[in-house]
Amino acid sequence: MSYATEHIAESLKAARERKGLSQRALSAKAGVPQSHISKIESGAVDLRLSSLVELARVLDLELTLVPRKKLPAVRAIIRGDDDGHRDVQSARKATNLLQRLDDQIAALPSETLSEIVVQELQRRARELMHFKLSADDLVQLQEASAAMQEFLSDPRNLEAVEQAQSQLRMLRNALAHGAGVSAPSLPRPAYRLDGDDCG
Amino acid sequence: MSYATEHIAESLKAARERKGLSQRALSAKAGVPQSHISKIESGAVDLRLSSLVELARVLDLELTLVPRKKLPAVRAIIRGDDDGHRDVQSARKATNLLQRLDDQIAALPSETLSEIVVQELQRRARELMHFKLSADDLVQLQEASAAMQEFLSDPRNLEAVEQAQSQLRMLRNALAHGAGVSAPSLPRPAYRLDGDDCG
DNA sequence: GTAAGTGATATGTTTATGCATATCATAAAC
DNA sequence: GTTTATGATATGCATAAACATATCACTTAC
Repeated sequence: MSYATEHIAESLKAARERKGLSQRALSAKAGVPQSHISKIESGAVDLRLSSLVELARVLDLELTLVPRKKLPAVRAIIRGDDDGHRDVQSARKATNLLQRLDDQIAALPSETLSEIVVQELQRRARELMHFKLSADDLVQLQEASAAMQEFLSDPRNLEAVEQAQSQLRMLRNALAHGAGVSAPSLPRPAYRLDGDDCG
Repeated sequence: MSYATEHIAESLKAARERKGLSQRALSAKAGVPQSHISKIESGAVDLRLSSLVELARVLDLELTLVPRKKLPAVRAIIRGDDDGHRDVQSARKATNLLQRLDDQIAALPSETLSEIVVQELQRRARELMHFKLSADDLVQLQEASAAMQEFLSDPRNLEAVEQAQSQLRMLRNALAHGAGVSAPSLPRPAYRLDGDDCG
């Protein structure tokens, strides 16, 4: 069984336990036999899509096909670090920093820099807005912003732009490949499943 | 076959065609027989997880279990309205507006409003940061912000807060259930699949 | 014509599924 | 301690359905 499939199986089991359901209880709700749930969770079977969807539905999960490119952003959302009420301080700082960075990029002189470079910078800065940034990540951002400011005050200093550019790229890749750049910072369950509010 | 499963099947077919692959070409890459792909796309079979994952992998898609609560935000990301280079103007405005709204909420007098209400407002405002907002949506936001300001200048005016509150809620629900609040504004494919840049 | 490309259709084999039952743990009763 | 009861997860087995191999029908180009 491949990695991806057993990962799904594990997620199902984790979600079931998080909801405090026994295999039998889940079985009753989803219409899938308990015996089958057992085999699924132990990775003994390559379950069919309908079974998966049914189980997911009962567990308040939705099966979604996510473009690989968007995966980091989606993971950040799922991780659920954006509900406020936790580390609001640094979240605010991150928003401000990224906004400032975006402004700086917009103010870049078009004579000295190619359109491509500017667009890439802009894209990266905006991409980062989707992530929950740790305190360590904020330092990176501050440095990038400082480098950018340096270039703005002296447009001959192309090295500064390159520095900012590489800083943003590194930050993105670190976040994309899991956790923060220096601090692991994952002291919480993967999902939080509580009531919806669509009404 | 349930709605969810055929939706997946449709997504696979769409992704394949978007990549310009024939069933046979996809078959070669994924190791899944062409005949099987045909049946899958026509909804004739309830395919197994391993097949689905293999096909998705080749198509640069990742199968993900998304908590129902996070679905709107994830959909907004997937829809891909956040790559800059398009309607940058209003994106900037939205960011500013939401930031201002967040500030206003933070400044709310704790004597007159319950902690619950404040938290709810905060949560909604931040949630909206995940969406791409149309020009029409921006008007809604401006009104909400204006109402909030009214209350701040006269804390007896509880009605204003309620107005802002309902405005945010409506906006969220409209976005969550697809498209903008007044303008349909979906003149683009569901996904855009081009090269990744992790290196 | 045929040759190369597309997606759909048969046939046999493998395997998930569903039912019944077995095992395992924990606790209560004797 | 042994037994009995209860709630959990695991295991055999029959069968229906996914999957693999080969073939078919249809279009387009040469």
